[in-house]
Amino acid sequence: MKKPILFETGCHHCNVRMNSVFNVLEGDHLSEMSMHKSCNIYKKGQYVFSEHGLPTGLYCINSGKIKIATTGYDGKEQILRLAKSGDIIGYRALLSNERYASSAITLEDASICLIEKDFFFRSMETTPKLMFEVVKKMSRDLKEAEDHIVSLSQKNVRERMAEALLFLKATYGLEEDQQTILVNLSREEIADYVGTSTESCIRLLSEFNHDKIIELKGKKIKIINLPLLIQTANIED
Amino acid sequence: MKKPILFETGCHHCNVRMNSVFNVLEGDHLSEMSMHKSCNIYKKGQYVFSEHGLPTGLYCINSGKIKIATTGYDGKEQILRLAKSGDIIGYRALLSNERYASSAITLEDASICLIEKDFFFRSMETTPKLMFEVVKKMSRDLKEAEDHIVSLSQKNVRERMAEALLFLKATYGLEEDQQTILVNLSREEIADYVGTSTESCIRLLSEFNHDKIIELKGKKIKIINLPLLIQTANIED
DNA sequence: TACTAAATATGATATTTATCATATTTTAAT
DNA sequence: ATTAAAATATGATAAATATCATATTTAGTA
Repeated sequence: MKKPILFETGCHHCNVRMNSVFNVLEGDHLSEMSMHKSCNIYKKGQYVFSEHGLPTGLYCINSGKIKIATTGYDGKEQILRLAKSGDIIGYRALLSNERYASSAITLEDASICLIEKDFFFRSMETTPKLMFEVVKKMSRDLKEAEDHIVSLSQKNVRERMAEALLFLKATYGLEEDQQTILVNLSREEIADYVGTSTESCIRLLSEFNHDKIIELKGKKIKIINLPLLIQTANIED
Repeated sequence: MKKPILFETGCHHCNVRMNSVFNVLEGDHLSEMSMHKSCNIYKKGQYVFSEHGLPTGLYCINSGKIKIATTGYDGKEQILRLAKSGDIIGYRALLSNERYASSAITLEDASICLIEKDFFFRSMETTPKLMFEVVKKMSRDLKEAEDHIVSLSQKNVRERMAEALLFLKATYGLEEDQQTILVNLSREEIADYVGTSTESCIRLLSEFNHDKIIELKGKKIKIINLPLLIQTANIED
């Protein structure tokens, strides 16, 4: 059932580049970049980088889903962001010259490039467009974080849980055949994103199931009443 | 009792520049900048920019305290950030070429410069150092937002309230004579930052008062047992 | 396949927090 | 200075959520 992992050799031929901040790079610059990056394969559950570690470069996801999480109080994990193919990760610590404040852990087998720190900084300096791309990415992440703050402050757990399912669908999409949410997060991990207890998370999913909003097939979640889910999430506009 | 407002004319003589992202600019560039900025005086409670509006430039605070807030569900205000002298505000929407997602409202009389959009973008392109400064500022704000997410997800209201008082102290400092927290936020506004109801906010401050952690002098808050406040906030390291 | 550990599920209960009600104090305007 | 409005304070109660306990199911492994 495992998907084949593509080994990327040159940035010219990279099939995710145009979906990444590097879409603005051209010709020679790309050849040069190929010399300053390495590509690695990660097994499901592996750390790409760890909290408190020092960044050595910028990670760019070729394939695979990643969670960005930090250790909160009493060691409880907090999922801050989810990343996918084309996303750069670990850029915040790199840009502000700090240690990582969070860890990146693969949710499935993944292939991720590491672009050398020095080369990346030089590229940004010589190619303002690249820097603007990075800035735009950071802007989106900041906006998302602020939306999350409003949600955590003002919505109840039921609403946030519905919102989280919509977020997962928007981020990773649906499985082609089953139409289930295309990410293998445990109930605990969903709880760690929503900001609730594992039991409450399980209970609410069970309630959504009874209410015919979703259908639980094993650990897979299928959205069967999207309008009702949107209504449950209490989303406006 | 009002503080005198300084009218800044030239960026050369700006007394907050070295505390701002513009500390990296020099000579001619500064003279040019003086031609592309305007300085405005705002009364307490005035909007600097509003949610859904289009950015026309970058705001840089000369003096005065500002809250950055967004309208949440059922119109409830959410305070996302607090800004002070030297801080740039409204940069996120400007950089990502979007409408403002939040409003900036003065908490006291303020003096704020507006740097023309085009000039600012040109400056960032010609002076990568300036762009790096902006990136670093955004990094800090993103980090702060993520810390806030962890706090909202994992701490109870009592802990968050203690944390908020420490945050206010760290951000704006203490009144010289009274040693009270140097910002005039109403209980409702504190609640809008902490993510709780106004009543719970009032009740907790009252409890802290009884517990001799703080002292309430009218609407002023004096921290009288800092170690206990830190302990109440449940802060590590 | 059988077995063990982990994950999911659900009930009972305790705790936290919001909401409603109302009193008191402070602030601002006339 | 007086008055009205707003902000703060506090009690009572309801609602939301966490925690603890214990099944049941699922997944991984010998």
